[in-house]
Amino acid sequence: MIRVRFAPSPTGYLHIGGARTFIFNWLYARRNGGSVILRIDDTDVERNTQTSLDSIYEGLEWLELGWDEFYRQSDRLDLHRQTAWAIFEKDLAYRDFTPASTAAENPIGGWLCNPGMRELSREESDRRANAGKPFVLRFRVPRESRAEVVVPDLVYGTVTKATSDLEDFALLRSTGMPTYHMASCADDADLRITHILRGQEHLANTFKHVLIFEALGVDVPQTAHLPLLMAPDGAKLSKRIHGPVVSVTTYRDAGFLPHAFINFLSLLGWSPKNDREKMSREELIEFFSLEGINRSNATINFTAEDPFDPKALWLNAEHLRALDLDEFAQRLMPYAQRAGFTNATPEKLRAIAPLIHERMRLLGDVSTVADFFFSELRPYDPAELVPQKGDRAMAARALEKAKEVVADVPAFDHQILESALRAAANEIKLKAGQMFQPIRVAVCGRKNAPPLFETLEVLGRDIVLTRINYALSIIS
RNA sequence: GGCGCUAUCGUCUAACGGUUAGGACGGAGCCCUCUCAAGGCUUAAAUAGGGGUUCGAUUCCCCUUAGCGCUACCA
Repeated sequence: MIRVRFAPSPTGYLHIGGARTFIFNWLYARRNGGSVILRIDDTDVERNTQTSLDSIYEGLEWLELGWDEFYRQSDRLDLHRQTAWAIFEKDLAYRDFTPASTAAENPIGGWLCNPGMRELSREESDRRANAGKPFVLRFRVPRESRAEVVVPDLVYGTVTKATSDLEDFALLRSTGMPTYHMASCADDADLRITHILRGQEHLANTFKHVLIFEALGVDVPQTAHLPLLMAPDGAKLSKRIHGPVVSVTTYRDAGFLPHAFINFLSLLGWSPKNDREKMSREELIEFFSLEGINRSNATINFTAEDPFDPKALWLNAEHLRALDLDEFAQRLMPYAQRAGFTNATPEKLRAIAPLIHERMRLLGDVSTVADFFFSELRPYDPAELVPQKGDRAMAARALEKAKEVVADVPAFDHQILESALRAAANEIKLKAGQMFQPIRVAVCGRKNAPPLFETLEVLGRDIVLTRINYALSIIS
């Protein structure tokens, strides 16, 4: 039985790198009939925040993927401590009484342990501990008995590190709190995690983890390290320096579909190797395999002005278009409300849906693509009304004629409107484009808009007439 | 500094020693067309550098360079 875990620490909002790690874990578990465990790694009490925890839930819930089990490390501190002391009892760890400040002053290069502490006799160690001297518990890296530690990584292959390059890392802090390494391994062992998929920044830590698992006498989980997500400036993606553009909620708020976002992220550092780009969640599960994960970091293309990778936008547009009109209209509602379209009803959105669903990359685009369906037109330059190779007089002529047609047409239907308006253009010797552009601008307030006749139909005769009259008033 | 990892178009990637180095996004152009989209077609654009191994290297090995990561009583 495969068991994977996603273990974020609540020290900042959920960013896209974390989301991708979660997605890969989820995909791997679903592909292989395993379980997904969400574990909050909150052993760093100094840096944990509730808002960060909320942000993680918020982001993960939006993805609509779910998980099977949930744990918090702060509920499991006793287990971590017991596990650490079990290692101590096996003499595979020792107390280091060196004050924290001096440890930090170690000269660069080759620090392995604090002199004297590793060799302290058990009696002396116990005596000092009983006397209340603070200490950290350090792992005793077996440099004498073995030359190297090897990690058989499922992505990076066999990686080895000489024990002489591994320092005696801490298991327990002087406060008694477990370190990340201790808590993580104790939990992975206790929760019977079989596969660890995580960011490549942990590859170097894995040597320490192998040592801990071996000291515990448990099977070492298989690891698969993921290439990192980088910012265009070459730096590792960071909430700190890149800001909200890397937050999952930024994507949600802009109007990404969760499965489009998942699709985009899944393509960063992984390939189905069959040239597929747009994939549904089910297809992703079907195609996902560790062999498709590559080893080099992936850069996300974003800028301060343009926070989204063009490919992400394209994928979102693809998924948007793949939605049936009913669902598309439903998904639009929250964004229409946020755009301030107070008169947006489900019915009206459903009527507009076919006119805009090929014209949007983000659900949030509804605010700019469909504004004229809901709001009064903002003042526009009368020059916009003038058609190609025409003048104001021509625009006025087109609008006068259109006004007649719109007022007289027997039914306000796009087909009827189209034939009537085309006939009218013919009648006053205008090309179709010259006839339609003034109308479009009069009705939409701009040159670029959805198909004219369907738009007129949705808007209705009264609004269309009002807007044509307004256009006539500013053109003459 | 030490150790580890990585290196194909601008970006994401494919090519398990033999391809005119493929696809996608984005760019450019054309077509379609009531505008904008969507769609169709065309096009520019890459194997970091140097050595090997081999009949033959994007692919295997070494060096250089570059980037990233780890080097905490953070995770």
